[in-house]
Amino acid sequence: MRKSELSRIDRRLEHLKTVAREAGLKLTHQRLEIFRELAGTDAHPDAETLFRAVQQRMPTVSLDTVYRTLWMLHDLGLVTTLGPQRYGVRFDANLDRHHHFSCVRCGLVRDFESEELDGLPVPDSVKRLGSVVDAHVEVRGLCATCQRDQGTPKNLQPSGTRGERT
Amino acid sequence: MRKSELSRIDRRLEHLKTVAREAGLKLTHQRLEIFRELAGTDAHPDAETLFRAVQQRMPTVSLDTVYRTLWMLHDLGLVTTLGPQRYGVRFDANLDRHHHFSCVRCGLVRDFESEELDGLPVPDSVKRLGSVVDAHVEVRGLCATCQRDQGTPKNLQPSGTRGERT
DNA sequence: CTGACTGCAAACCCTTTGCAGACCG
DNA sequence: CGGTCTGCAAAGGGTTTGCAGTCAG
Repeated sequence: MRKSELSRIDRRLEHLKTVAREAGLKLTHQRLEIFRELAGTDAHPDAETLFRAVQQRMPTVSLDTVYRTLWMLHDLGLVTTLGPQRYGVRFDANLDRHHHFSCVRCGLVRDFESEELDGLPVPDSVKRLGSVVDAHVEVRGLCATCQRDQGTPKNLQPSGTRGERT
Repeated sequence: MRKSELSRIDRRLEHLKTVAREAGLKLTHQRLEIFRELAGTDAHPDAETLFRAVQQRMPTVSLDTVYRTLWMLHDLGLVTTLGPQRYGVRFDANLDRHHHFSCVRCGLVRDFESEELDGLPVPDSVKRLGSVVDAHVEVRGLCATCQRDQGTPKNLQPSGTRGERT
């Protein structure tokens, strides 16, 4: 791991400590280790992968704690998820070039077209990772319905609220 | 549903028939209904949502058939999935602006940065859907490792191959 | 010290699979 | 008609939850 990586992790850890303190949450060893592990990779692990990594240094952690910590970090805004989260794979029969809007609160997804966004320039650094099949834009935001519902406290919504169906 | 929608669905159905015939697959009522339903929406339903919709017109379908049909369509290249598929939610502690490369075969995901791709112009049509939190590029492709492994027939890989961990 | 947090184990839910009967081509 | 496909039911695997003991603040 390079030096710049290290400082990046430290910076994120500081951020965690600040935010956690403000929210009155305890910084247990488990939480710190889980966050340190996640902050140190760009492989976007799932819960189980992260669990196995943390387990190396902390053989007593449990998978449940990893789940709980991840969603806690998510509620604090320190962590995001990839794709329209939760509730399995979602399918798309639209083979035309298009882009996606998805609501971070309820999981709604809608297509949109934009000539301006077609044919995005893919950097050479990416081409070194592999061959490119397609490139599209993912816009995340709050859909109109969820904007209206924002009376609900934004942290610690009932957990069922994470990722409804469309 | 508008007229243009209808013809779009018909066009996709024709495509399905052609491809299925070439592959020697049978076009059962269930498969046609499932595909028709999926081709007629841009809500990107998951399997269960699709199941409930098809069930209205065809009360005897089973959820298993929906799953099997979706993956079949996927193998035929008639359907794509959203996000780095399968195996639950994946997490990201990188709050800096960045973009994603993800391998359609093994599910590997890597971050990349690109000033050129930051600050993408979000069309007004999207702003009407809701408020925008962020916009980034998703590049899909084959990672270097999977490119090497392409000796394996690309259709009907062992189903475990759909979406490994990183 | 005390309430928040963890580990354990059981519950839950979504997804896949084996099998016998149904149906497309 | 034959092989594929479907529906059923059960298994499988990931995620969540209730509870009693533990630990950070």
